[in-house]
Amino acid sequence: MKLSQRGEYALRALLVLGMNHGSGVVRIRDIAQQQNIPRRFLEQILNDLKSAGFVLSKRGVAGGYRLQRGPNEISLADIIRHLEGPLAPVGCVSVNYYQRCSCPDEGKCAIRSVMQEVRDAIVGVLEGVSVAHLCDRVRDLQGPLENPLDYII
Amino acid sequence: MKLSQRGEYALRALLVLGMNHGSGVVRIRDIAQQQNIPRRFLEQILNDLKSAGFVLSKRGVAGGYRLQRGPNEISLADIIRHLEGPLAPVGCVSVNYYQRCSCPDEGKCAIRSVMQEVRDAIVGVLEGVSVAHLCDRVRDLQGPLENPLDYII
DNA sequence: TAGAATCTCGACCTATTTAGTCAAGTATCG
DNA sequence: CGATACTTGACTAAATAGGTCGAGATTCTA
Repeated sequence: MKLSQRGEYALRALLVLGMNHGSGVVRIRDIAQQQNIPRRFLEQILNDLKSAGFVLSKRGVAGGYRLQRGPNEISLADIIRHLEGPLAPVGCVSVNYYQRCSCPDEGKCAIRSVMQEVRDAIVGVLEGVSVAHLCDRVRDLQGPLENPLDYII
Repeated sequence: MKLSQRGEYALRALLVLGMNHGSGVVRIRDIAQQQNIPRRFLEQILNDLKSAGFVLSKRGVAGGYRLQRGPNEISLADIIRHLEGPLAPVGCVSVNYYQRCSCPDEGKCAIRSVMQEVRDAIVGVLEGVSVAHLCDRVRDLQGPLENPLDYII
């Protein structure tokens, strides 16, 4: 699992939305400025997150984005799977994006058995962390601040 | 960490060499045929593994490749790091290929702290498995065979 | 010692992915 | 109405992936 720039931006944006959950929508522009993400690129990313059902948008003057589900219902595994595809290092051990490989017998493939362990290790971490957990970590690391937009993400 | 085709070929080739360790060299052609790897591509890969110090070669009629060090001295982490670069999902948590990211304070970055855990999980598995371990797994999975080249890898 | 077998080295190629940019359109608020 | 924001789809440049190829250098063996 390698996190692309796009993926990192998406996580940061979702984390901002998580920190602001319950207080209306946040504008693309604000996220982009605060997180130093190219605005046009972020538009594209948020749009993608919207069609995937992670966020909702509101158009017009007081428009912006917010999380569609509660922050505790969105795991990093879900997000990254949507953005980057398989979490597994090879397709033949991926549960959600399985792809047969060329070896004659998967059950007897030693490399596969190791990659299986790697996959389980990765998934074990990422399934266990939700956006809400991330928000908790932010507050733990930085202490409670007045304005949610002031948090460094 | 995503394993490319090239990386998978390299692992398979090294595993073949591991299974044949102690009994001279193995020709590129044999590995390529047996593992169904494009020969020219495998040449390139083995050459790379040679300059990285994983294998030795012998030229001429009875030429071929063998492992440079003992199979128990080569960890998958070493191999994959050489082939694919960082094991970590993002540069800012990589020990061997560290790269600063754009966030203002790494110590307070929640995403980074999760990615750190992911990295540790991946490295934990891959540091613990050597080529010798892989060979053991092959034998465990397939039972002992006469000819090392008959093992399915 | 010629010739066949084998590795060696670097250049080359094509398709896909990554990281963006941009213009024109649509909805919403005051 | 008009300003503000999201929406949609097309477009682009650079890097990476997955190979291929030709010509050269070694080594064995007859």
